[in-house]
Amino acid sequence: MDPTFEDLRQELKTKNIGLSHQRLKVLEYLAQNRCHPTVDQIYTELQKDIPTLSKTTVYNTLRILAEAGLVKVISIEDKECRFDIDTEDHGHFKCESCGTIFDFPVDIDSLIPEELSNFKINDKNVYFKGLCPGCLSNKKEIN
Amino acid sequence: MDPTFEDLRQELKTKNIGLSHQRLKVLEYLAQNRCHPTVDQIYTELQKDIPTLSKTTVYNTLRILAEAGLVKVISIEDKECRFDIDTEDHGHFKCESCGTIFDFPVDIDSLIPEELSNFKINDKNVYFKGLCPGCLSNKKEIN
DNA sequence: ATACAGAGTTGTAATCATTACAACACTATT
DNA sequence: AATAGTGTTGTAATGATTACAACTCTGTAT
Repeated sequence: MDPTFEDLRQELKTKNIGLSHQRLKVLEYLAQNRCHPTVDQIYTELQKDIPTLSKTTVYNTLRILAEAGLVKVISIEDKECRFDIDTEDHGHFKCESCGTIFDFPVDIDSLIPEELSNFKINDKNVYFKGLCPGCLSNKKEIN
Repeated sequence: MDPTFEDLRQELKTKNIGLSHQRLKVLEYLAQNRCHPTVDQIYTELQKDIPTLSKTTVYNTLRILAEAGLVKVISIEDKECRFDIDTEDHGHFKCESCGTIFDFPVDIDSLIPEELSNFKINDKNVYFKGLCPGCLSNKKEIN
């Protein structure tokens, strides 16, 4: 179900986005690290392969990929954005203790109320925050 | 249904939050301007009444109110936060053309999937983006 | 080959919301 | 009147993001 790296490569071509080395690497990283990384994580990791990589390039690439609909921007964090290569509708849960972001299934379309029938909806996000099971059990041990 | 300014004043007392002039003014502004204002909007408007007002005070007050659960932080914007005195569950739709944020009803609890039964959910947000009816009809006229 | 154009990359500087922090003001109590 | 505690203020720092101009790379036409 998840798109392979080759699928993504093809989709870049279809959308007339140049297949530069840097862009492919960003895409590859997102395809292989589905942990909703930040720009800084992507940059730091890819720098090991591409020592001359600029953070601006990472920003540029992510903007292009987001505009093309190949990645989804997650702004559940207050400060920095995160990026998700899974563009299917699903919810995100952020643990306020460990910071991990969990995916969960959501039938978002069933949510859309009558009131929005005259609106054009381009982007749908469901963000929850709280404590994940791991952090919950840690807390119990302490108390 | 919506809490009056007096209700809010009472709730501050209950939660042992000092009833300073500045805090009451921020609360009053939020109660009367349910347009999801930014910090800057609140600050600029209240400055007319309180010329010595500091933006830090607005930030401090909003943080205290948010921690007390009296206001909800909306981070649908990429850059600046917005604040909502309506803490009941509801969705937010942001028009990408005019920037207006619309409220809409959502039965968020019906969304919670089995997968999250072991999570403690403290905060639930549903954010949509797209075009509002007004901006849609404007576009049609142009084309 | 060489020159050229267009696309992509890089690094630095600016932007801007938010936070940190220290000094000041205000209130109530003794 | 002194003091303690709470709240406010202004300035400086922080940090993610963007703007921008110079540079590189690739392919094409001369």
